[in-house]
Amino acid sequence: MDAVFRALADPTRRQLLDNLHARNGQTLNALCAQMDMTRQAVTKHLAILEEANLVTTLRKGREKQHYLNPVPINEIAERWIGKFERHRLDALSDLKKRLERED
Amino acid sequence: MDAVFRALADPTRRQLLDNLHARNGQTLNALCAQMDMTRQAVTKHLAILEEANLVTTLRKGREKQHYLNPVPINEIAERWIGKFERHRLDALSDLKKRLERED
DNA sequence: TTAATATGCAACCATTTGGTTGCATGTCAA
DNA sequence: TTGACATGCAACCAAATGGTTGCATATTAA
Repeated sequence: MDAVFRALADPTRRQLLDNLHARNGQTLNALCAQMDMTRQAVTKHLAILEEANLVTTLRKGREKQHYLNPVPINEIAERWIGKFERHRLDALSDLKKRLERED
Repeated sequence: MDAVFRALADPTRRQLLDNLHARNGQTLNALCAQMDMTRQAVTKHLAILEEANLVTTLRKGREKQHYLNPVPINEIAERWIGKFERHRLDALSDLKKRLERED
């Protein structure tokens, strides 16, 4: 899970996920065309996304297709974020009460 | 939003959020007691969490209380993660179809 | 008032990160 | 088969990151 959070931390990598979300299965070169940096830099970002299991690749001849894997993101949403979300209103009202008590 | 993602990327900072989730309003020293690093390091992490608006502080005499603010996490869950989650099954079945077509 | 406590600020350091350039390899098409 | 195209690998570099130590400041309590 750590790898997923770290992968999501970089705006370039989030943009790559956005690009794949817009059109799945894009080749490395296709993704590079939309990024203002060298192909090698994009390759590194994609490797990090792949390591975090956020992107799956499929070698097709001399091309490499990239597919978005939304499962880890979903897991984060459910396992980690959900736990804060659940108590959201409680925490807010608690904070409000504390602040008012202290004026 | 970038600040929130970057803040969440570090495991120490996620642990700090967990600690605050377990007991809200903890002082800096209380949080330090649970972290295996110097107070100054913890201070830096808390500053990053505060900058991302994930933690709100309240000066109380010579102490500083820290409160969890779950709103930004909730926004991420709704605005960014939701968009992938929504198409989760679609994307998976699409990937499956492509893979099968290519055997 | 003075000592202990709680926090703030700044310089410094090692490692990681995000990017580059240069070259190698593998595959398609003429 | 040969040239063009798509990707892989490695060395290198600047900047950001995560941590440290040392000292300063502010508040509480004896």
